[in-house]
Amino acid sequence: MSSDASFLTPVAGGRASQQIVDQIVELLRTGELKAGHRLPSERQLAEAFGVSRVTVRDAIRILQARGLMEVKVGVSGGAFVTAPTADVLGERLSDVLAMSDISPEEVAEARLVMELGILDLALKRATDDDLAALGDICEQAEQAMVDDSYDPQLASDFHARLAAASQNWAVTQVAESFRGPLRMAALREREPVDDAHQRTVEDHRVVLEALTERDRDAARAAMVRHLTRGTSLT
Amino acid sequence: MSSDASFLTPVAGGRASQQIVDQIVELLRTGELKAGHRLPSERQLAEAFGVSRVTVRDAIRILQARGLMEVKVGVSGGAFVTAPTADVLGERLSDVLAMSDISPEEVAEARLVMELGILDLALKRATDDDLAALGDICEQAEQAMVDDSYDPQLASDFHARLAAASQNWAVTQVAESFRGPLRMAALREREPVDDAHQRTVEDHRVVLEALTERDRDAARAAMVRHLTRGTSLT
DNA sequence: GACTATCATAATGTCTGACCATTTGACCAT
DNA sequence: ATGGTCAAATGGTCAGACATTATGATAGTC
Repeated sequence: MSSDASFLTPVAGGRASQQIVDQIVELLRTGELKAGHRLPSERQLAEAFGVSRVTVRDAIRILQARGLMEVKVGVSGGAFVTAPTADVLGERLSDVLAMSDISPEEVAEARLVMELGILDLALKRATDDDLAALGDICEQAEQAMVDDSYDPQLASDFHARLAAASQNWAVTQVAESFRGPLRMAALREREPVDDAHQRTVEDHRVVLEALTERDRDAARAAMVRHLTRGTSLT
Repeated sequence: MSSDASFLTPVAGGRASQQIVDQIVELLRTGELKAGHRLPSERQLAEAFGVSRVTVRDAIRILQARGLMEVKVGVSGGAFVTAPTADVLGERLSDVLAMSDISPEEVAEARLVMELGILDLALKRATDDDLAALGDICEQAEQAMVDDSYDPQLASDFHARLAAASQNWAVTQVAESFRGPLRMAALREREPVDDAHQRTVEDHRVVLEALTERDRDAARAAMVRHLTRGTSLT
């Protein structure tokens, strides 16, 4: 680090809290700690690691920020292992996008890239179950439209289910992580679209039909049309 | 906070440290705090917020984990604002992938999706400068091969420059964030490829040529061939 | 007996004040 | 000039205490 003393102590002493984080992450990676497990109390950990409670708390804070832990207070509380979800990815993505003067159009386009990729995979792999589930969602949405009880969540569900049809969880998680930042970006150009929901429902149905017939060009075209509504995406 | 402050913030927030995080993030979002700025010292912040130093430290720890702050010790040290980069995204992505039994194939495929999307955008938008820069990188790599001084970094550079040619920073950042997790996934199936570098260099050249001629099909085919080397990606 | 209110308990959350470690720059001696 | 020493500012850590919260047991009441 300083000169060339790489022969000894590559440095065993960064921050103590960071070392604790590394140790715990290692336990998570090897599977010795799994989601749902509960860590010992802060005081016990402090004694076990030979540090003070503050140091342990620092470490737990970091793990919490990484989405690897969840802390509950009260008796039978403590630090619980949680499997990191796409949510934290979305939050970090939001940070990067929000602090970087990236335009909403760029974000929308990035999402379009992912959705088209998902569509390609889904065209190859969607099972009958996938198609049936997507059909259910479309039907629910259509029914809700006539009931005037439409919930935008249904639109999210459609895309989430479509991502699942790609049979690739990595892709699904990444796509999922776009939802938060996009919602936020959408809030900034609040277009008072009247029948946006109606068109969304129709678009989804068109995409699904093209997907069912394995018509790649039609499906892609429909998805592009669908996702370029409302934003000035050329 | 404790004595008379029941008229304000009835029970407003959960943790005090989280409220501080929120306040600072708000300053970052509005641009009142920008990269490079330095926060007051922990002691000053503690006094300003009316909390203890430990609480301030908790907050800074969280901001640090989110990639929004960088902490240096010593006089003229402190918490410095940093623009979050794709690096933290990649780290969180690594977490999600590592703790979730996602196969390397899935990650590779997810990356393929991004790269193909980038390619599509680059086909539409790559400028002469972009093509020239990519040409430079290819040439450097080719030269390095005969010198036997090839640096794998050149491969990363190629893809990074290609992403930049998409003229979309959001896409670029996301693609960038895949590099770390992928390198890690690649380590696990260490194939002792002899001429892998040689083929990489050749592949890049083919992609670039197809891109230059705006030959979408050829470019995509070359990219698929290039990225499906070594992994059992059907 | 069933339901409600209260209290004990155990855990995290926070505070206080101190000391340690590291870095920077100024000051001083050679 | 060069090098060493030292003081100041800052984050890192420590120790002990009190505050807050949620759970469960217990006592009291209908």
